[in-house]
Amino acid sequence: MTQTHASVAARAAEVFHALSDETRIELIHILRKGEKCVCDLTSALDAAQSRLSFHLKVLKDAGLVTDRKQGRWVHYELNDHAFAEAHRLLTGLEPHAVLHLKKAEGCC
Amino acid sequence: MTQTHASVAARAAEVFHALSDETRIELIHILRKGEKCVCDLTSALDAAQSRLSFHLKVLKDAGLVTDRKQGRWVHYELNDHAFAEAHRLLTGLEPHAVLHLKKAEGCC
DNA sequence: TAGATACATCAACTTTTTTTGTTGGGAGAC
DNA sequence: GTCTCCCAACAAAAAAAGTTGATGTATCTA
Repeated sequence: MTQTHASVAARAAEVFHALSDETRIELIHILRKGEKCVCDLTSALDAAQSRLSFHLKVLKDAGLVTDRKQGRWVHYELNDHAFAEAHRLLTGLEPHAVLHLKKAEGCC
Repeated sequence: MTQTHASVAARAAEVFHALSDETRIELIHILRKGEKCVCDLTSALDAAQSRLSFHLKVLKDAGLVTDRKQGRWVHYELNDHAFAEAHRLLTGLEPHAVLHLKKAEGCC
């Protein structure tokens, strides 16, 4: 499976765009503690349900969260893999000099 | 120097927003190889000068690049520190479970 | 069954971001 | 001095993102 440079750039733009809004950052911050249903999130952020539904969809489309339906509730949870991917995408943008430094240090 | 949760969230949103556009990702990709003047970038991306000037300003305002004027030319360069900061901001959003895992592995 | 709850989706609207073409300043060349 | 060249900054237009209130669909409860 080869990844074109363009597709990597598009994926990076998608992931970082999902992380580029304060409301979504807040959502992620709450979800760090573990799975939450939408009702928990709306009460925690004191935000309209349709607004959070929109932001949760952005996060989900980018792969940063997963959802699980249980009865009337939908639970959202952070996706570890996507955060690992985000780190890799970020590393792929770093100056070569930094990467050489990291290799020399035996890091990452 | 204390950083409020809100200010960290705002900074994260700013940095990731700067990384959320494909044109800016392309710019960063070119700059990985080292300092470039705007004219190099416009010819490399075949883009209007005013367009790149806009995107370079976004990157500069977010601290991801620095500029250096020399004669008629302005040279842009990636800022290592900002990329290190971006990694830290990203780590600050990760699920706690992942962090515990990393600590157990002695990583980062 | 009817009613209430949890959530997604939609359309209309507002706000922000991006693009495009133009203008102007500073620096070197002539 | 004038003439280019390199670039930032501006305004207007276009495009995208975000907000709001309303509606629809499951699911649970009484």
